[in-house]
Order: sequence, then structure tokens, then C-alpha cells
Amino acid sequence: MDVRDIAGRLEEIGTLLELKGENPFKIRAYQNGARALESLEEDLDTLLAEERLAEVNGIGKALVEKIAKLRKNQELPLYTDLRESIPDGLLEMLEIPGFGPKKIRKVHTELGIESIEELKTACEDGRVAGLSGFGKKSVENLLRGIENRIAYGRRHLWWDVQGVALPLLEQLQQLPEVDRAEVAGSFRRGSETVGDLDYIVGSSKPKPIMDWFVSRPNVTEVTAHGETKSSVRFEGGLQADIRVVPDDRYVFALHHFTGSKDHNVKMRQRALAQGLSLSEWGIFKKSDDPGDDGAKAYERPLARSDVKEEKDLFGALGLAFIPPELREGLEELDLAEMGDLPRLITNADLRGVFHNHTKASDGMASLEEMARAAREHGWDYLGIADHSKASFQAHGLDENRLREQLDQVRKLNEKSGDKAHLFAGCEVDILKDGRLDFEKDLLKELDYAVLSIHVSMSGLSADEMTRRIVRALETDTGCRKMLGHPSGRLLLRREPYAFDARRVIEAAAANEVVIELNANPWRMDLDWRHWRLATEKGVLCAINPDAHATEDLAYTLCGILAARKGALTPARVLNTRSLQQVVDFFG
DNA sequence: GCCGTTTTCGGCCCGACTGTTTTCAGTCG
Repeated sequence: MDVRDIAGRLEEIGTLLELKGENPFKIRAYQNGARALESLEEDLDTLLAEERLAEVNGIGKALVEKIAKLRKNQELPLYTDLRESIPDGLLEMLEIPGFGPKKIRKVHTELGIESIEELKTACEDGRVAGLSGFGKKSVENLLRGIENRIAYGRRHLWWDVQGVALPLLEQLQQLPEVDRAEVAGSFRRGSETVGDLDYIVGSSKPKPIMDWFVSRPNVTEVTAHGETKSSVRFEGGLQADIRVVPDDRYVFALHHFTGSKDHNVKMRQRALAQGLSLSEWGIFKKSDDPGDDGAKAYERPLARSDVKEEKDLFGALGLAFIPPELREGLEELDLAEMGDLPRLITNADLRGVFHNHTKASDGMASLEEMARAAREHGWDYLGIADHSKASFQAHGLDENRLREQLDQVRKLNEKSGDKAHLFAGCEVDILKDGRLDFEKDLLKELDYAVLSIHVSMSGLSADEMTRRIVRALETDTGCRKMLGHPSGRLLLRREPYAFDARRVIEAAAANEVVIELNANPWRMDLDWRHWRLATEKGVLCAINPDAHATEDLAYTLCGILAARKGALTPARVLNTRSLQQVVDFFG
């Protein structure tokens, strides 16, 4: 098992111990151990070999032994025993909101309930309400939780969430009681999927804000309505929390709830090393001089009023402002310390996009409509890449129809009008054996070819799939090549196919193939986690909406977020170049 | 189970909220 898996296993042991009713501090020890593993600064094998793992804070003698065993893929009797003694149904019950280990244990030990099905029955026949600590409301909430468990547990596409989150944020910011407000959490960090929304508000009058928030028309359920914190559920199951804090705490709360957890851990470690402590409440300085108000005075707030913006918070720790998209606990603190943070690409840097469809294959709009829509985005050029003939389900073009389209593109480019320049491309299928769907004699007439996999996505081993892609990248097409949606994933729907991203990136670099960052909200592919390696290898990125209708061109917003998470600068992205530069690039 | 010591035991983060209680336990983040 690798470090992540081992951490996951420790976390799971913690959960199982909770269901057993074990000592809460022992449980936390496992959870802390898991976190310590995840944020390990050194190589696990080195630490094990040199017997230094126990020096890591949160990992002691007992955990070292267990981690070593897991690393060698040995069974952990503690874990196997726990798994055997605890019915899977109890673990599933943890997914019911408001229903935690203690209550699960209670219905299990006192009513013998082992599955959600049995729990539902016991709610309905009154047995649950009869337990001490349970009442009418608990049963209602349980039943609703069971009913909506699947929808509640689901994550949501960033794109879908922004449609709900941003209009609400705008209204929130207009309220007279609100000094400032922001959406924090993974949404603000630009994660491809979002679990729930976190609104952070700075205000001295929380009550009217709470009341306003829980009464929004698209709220289907209010799960908490307090003085400074409330939770609601919107249509579709998306959950949102709102927290109101005094304005002088706003920056700290915003940073804290933006996360990520890993980023926050590193920020706190840095603060501690400087004799400070950082939390959602502020930055505090350890003082040897106790004040009049006793023990608390040992920790004095550090010039809270000087921290007006997030950049001041970073500044207090000797760091440059770190954009939310980079706060993943990777190398961002080091870069911020050195002043080496990249100038991340923004939507305004885009001068055009490449991979788009028209009516000719499975799109909705004509060439001309797409060209005009691109112009409305302020772009100078738009690449058309309809499907090739192997994608017959998408009405892919054969040789004749593609030549026809080429003609139309050239004619349209000669016509004046308020429209973007069109590039003639094609989304050419990579066949099962790595050959391309069209021959060079046709491909060389194109400005570029987007090489994508749509057929035979399963059934190949990682090695076969990698060789298939690499062969395509090495093919002489006589035109510029881009690799389209490299992993084939559909977020929340379909896993990426197994392939070796490093080898593909290296092959792209060796053959001067541009790699696409497909900005379709379902794809966001190549994954942001691979772009640091791609950049290091010198691979160029193309942010492409894969638009099938004029309104899909707006998907570039998703692509920009993923690109920013991947630390991409304008220089590394082909579509920040001017029309003339791209014309020259296509040659 | 970890940690640190006034060092082999005793403490371990906490604030907000709900629901069932009547002073608090459980959940969540």
C-alpha cells in the first residue's frame, strides 16, 4: 500500500473504533496518525528504514508497527477483526446526516439494528422514538436522511454549483447588513467537484442575514438556523452553510474555510515555527507576559486590525498572497516565501479556443454561428474540430465531408463580419491499435488535429492504452497535433481509463504535441494534478471548451480554474497567443 | 494511541447548533 492508502486505512480503523464505542482519544490518535502520514515531508520508506517514523508528531511506537505492516501489504489483525465484527450497514448509516457513531451504536446495541432497511422500519414502528435521547424530531430527520441519502452524499460539478452559488453570493453582498461575503471551500479553490457550499460573511448584524438566507426560494430544507450559523439544502440536494463573523475576524474565517485542510496544516505549522498560532479566530502570539485577565493573556491577538485582506494574513507569516486555487498543500508555501508564485492564467488572457463542434457532427450550431459567438466572447479565433468517421454515433465526418467543411471554413474566413477567424481542425479518433482515423494526405491539409479516444475505452491494460496513445502521438500527420481529453473520464460518471500519464506527457513533449485541458465541466481533463509535470517537460496546453453549442463556449471558465490549479501561466497556454502567432504555430 | 513531563500517568480543540432534555449529549466542521 502507498502512503495515501495507509492513511486511509488508519482513518477507517478510527471510524470502526468509533462504532465500537472505543476511547475517543484513541480514535483521534488514529485520525491524527492518518493526517500525519498524509502530510509527511519525507519519504515513508526512508523514515521506516532509518527508524525515524516515530519522530513524526502524531505517530508513536504502536502506529509505526502497524504502518510498517501495511506498507509490506501484511494483514492487520486489528483491522480484519474490526471489519468482521461490524456490519457494513452500520458504516452506511454514517452517511445519514446528523446520525453519528454514538447514535448508530445505540440503535445497534439496544434494538439489534444492522442495516438501513431495518433502521427505517424501526423508525416507522416507533421503536427508535422509544429510545432515550431520541424523540419525534430525531425520527423525522432520520427518515428524511434515509430517503435522501444518495442525493445528499453526492458531489456536484463545479459548473452546476456556480449556477446556484454565484447569484446567491451577489444578492448576499447587496444586503445592507453585509460588510463583505465570499464563498469559501473547495468551490473557491476551483475543485472539479464540490461537496457543499460555505458562505463566509463579515457583519455585526447576523440575525437578518440568517433569516434572509434560510428563506431563499430554492431552499428545500433548513437543517440549522442559529444566530451566526445556518445550514440549508437547495433543490437538487446541494447543501450550503453560512457563517457570520465580526468583520475583524472575516479574513481568518475566510482563509480557514477555504482550506484545503493540507494547506491549513502547513500554514499552522509555519505560524508555530514563528512563535505564532493561526486559527479561524486570528493570529496569536505567545507571550511570556501574563496580563490581568489570567491564562488567556498568554496568547495575545497579533494586530488583528492590521489584517484587513487575505494578503495581510499571508504577509504576517512572511508569505506572498497565495491564490485559492493553489492552496492544496503542495509546494505553494515555499513558492510564496521565495516570491516565486506563478502568474496564473486568467479568463481575460484567452484569445480563442480550439476544440469545438458544429452541426456537421454532433453540435447544435453552424460554423458561422459558432464564429460569431466566439467573437462575442472577445476572442480572435475559434478552432473547429468535428468528429471523424469512427465516431459514427456522433455523426462523424468522412473524408469527403471533412474536405467540404474545410472549403466552407476558408470561404467564411474570406467573408467580412463580426466573427472570429476559424481554424480548420478535426477531432480524429485514435483507433484501438493507436492508428488514426484519417490518413496523412487529408490531415496535412488541416490546421491541426485533436487526437481523441472514443472507441475501445475499456478492456485494454494500462500498458496497452499507454502504447496506443503514444503511437498516435508519434504519428506523422503533417499538421499540428493536440491530445484531446487524455484520461477519458466523465466526472461523477465514469472513471478515467487506466494509462500512464507520465509516459504520455513525455511522449507529447518528445513529439511536440499540445495537450488539451478539456474545459467541459464533466471532463476537466487532463487533470490539474498532472500539469506541473507537463509544464516541467515543456508541454504546451490548449484550454478547449469542447463546445457542442454556442453557450458551451463559456465552459472555458472551468478550464481556466483547472489550469490555475495546475499552476499554468499564460506562456504555457497556446490560446493566450495572438491570431498571427497561432497561424505561425500551425505553420 | 500519542505526548510530555512537575517523566510512566493524565490529558488530549472547540464553538455552534439541534434535540431532548431541564443542564447536556451528540454531530459537524
